[in-house]
Amino acid sequence: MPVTLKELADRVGVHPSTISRVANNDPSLRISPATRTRIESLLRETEYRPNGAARGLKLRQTLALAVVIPDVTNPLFAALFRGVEDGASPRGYNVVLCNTDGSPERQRSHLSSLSSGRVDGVILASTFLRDPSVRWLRQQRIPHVLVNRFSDEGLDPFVGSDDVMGAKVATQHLFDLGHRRIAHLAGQATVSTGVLRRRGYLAALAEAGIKVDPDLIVESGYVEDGGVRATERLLSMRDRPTAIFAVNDMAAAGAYAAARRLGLRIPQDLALAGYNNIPLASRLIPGLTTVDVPAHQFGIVAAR
Amino acid sequence: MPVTLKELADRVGVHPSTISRVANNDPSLRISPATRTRIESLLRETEYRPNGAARGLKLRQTLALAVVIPDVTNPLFAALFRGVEDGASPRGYNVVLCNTDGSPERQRSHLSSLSSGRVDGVILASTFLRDPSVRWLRQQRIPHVLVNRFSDEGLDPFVGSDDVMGAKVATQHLFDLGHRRIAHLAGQATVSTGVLRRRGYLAALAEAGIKVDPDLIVESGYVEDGGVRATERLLSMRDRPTAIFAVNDMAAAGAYAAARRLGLRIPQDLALAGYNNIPLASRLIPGLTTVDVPAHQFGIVAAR
DNA sequence: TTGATCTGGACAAACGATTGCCCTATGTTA
DNA sequence: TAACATAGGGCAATCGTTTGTCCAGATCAA
Repeated sequence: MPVTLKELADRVGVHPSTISRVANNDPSLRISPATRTRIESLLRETEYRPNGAARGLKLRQTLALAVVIPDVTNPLFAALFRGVEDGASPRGYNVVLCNTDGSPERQRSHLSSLSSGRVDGVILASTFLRDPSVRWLRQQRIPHVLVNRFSDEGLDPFVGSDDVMGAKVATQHLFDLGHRRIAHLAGQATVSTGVLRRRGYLAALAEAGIKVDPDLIVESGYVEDGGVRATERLLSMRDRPTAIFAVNDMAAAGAYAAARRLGLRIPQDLALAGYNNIPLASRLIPGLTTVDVPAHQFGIVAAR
Repeated sequence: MPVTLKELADRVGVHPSTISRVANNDPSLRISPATRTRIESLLRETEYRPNGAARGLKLRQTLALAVVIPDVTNPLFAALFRGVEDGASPRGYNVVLCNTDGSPERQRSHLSSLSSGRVDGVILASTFLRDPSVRWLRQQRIPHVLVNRFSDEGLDPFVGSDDVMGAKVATQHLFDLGHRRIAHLAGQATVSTGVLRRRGYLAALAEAGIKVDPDLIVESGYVEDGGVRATERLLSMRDRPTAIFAVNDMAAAGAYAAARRLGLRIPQDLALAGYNNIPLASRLIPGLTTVDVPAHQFGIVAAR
């Protein structure tokens, strides 16, 4: 059990408040050098740390942040978390991590368990376009930042990048490589990145004068399995695409695995473009083009 | 700002303690059904949540756990974290995540910021064989569980698997494929998994009657970059190995990237075996053999 | 009518740290 | 020597919950 102010005070023979002022370097404290030294050495010797709960109760701040994401298993979010931690740790903050698996209920339940002053703020990267949770955060006046994905009203602080532009550039790149039948593994229509990247894909096709084939747009979601299934569907078409732009690298990895199982060579037989530039994927998938998202920076920025 | 017991009490016209007892379903409370109903509906209406700091102060428990790992960016640890969260969340616990990047100082600093009752327990997966931090946890009487890696004295609760056996099986597998020059990308000698997996590798060689070539054992550490560099060294040898057993899948991924850059085909020209069975790696590296580590289960178990 | 018992809650003391205000003893100045 | 200042800390309220104890009024039995 950790040592308390009172115990230290008894040992030095002063009042607890005096110890507290010394520990916090209160400039309004006038104290004899002798006493100060005694207290300071005792503080060091006992490795005194103020009790977090008591401190939080009095000061109304917990020195904790929460990061809410779909899944740390996705390296994009892992990198994002690292960014937040790197921004928060030096300031003495701890970071609580919550995974929602894309489920609004899990998101809701995590947030409600975080309310009641368990954290000083929330960094949310799992939002949907229309998201009651975000409204709730606003109502509860819980400081929050949206990252990567944003939510409808656009009233909340947001850090992210230009998804339309990124998707457009990636698709154009495939076009420049000579591809004309370019498919899209799409994200859900309920998520901003899904909508915007699809929009970028369509914009690139339009600019290139390619007519959109609706069959070439298949919803894969953001996970490997979805990428595998969507790609299997695409590759079983009579007139299969020669290139695929995936909404993110996880889906692209799924596409890679599915294509290889069919004996296709990447990128000769099927070119792939992804999104996020996650390390493993870009190292392991030959010729994968990917749009870099500085998730780590997002995290640092979001933590302020 | 959240609602407090006192405010609710004023609105119902009872004492705060009564509200508290109703909220906590205190069986020792005798109360008229009418009052109880009024309080309950008010609790629901206001979405009352007891203040975490105050509750923690009084009850001496924070409903928070910490997970300390080298790096979430490594999918093994991401999976481990998910396991912990899945075990802890249903019990109302939040989970703080700390990355150490393999640095004892960062580990130390994280732990000390966690002391002072910020968490009820620590799950530690970044230990070294001789680790002062572990002793410190013991002295501070902070409940803790070691995961995946253990620490010297063996006095601490530990959940993990048989690293010697796993490494031996993986190496034997390469042998059974016909390989005789099998290299090892080794972990640090300061980490239990590094030592044990190397031991398993040596045991397999001994059993197969292969003389150990010290040059074939190169320390790569547990990250991609290390795997790349170590493999480059191995492949530049006059008598290069035909197979590599890597201490984990990240190093194996590095080996894969390095080998491909040199134009080698995997697994024809160079066979790879890894450890941990992380999803992206096993999907993306053709023919990668890997030892499955049920990190998710570890996490659930560690959270009790 | 007098205890005794029961109902339905009220009271207040923690938990540990923070902080505005107050107090006492010793100089200092006029 | 009286008035004042300064040095060096002490006091106590407060943050929001929890819980062991206490209490006033109503009911009941004798």
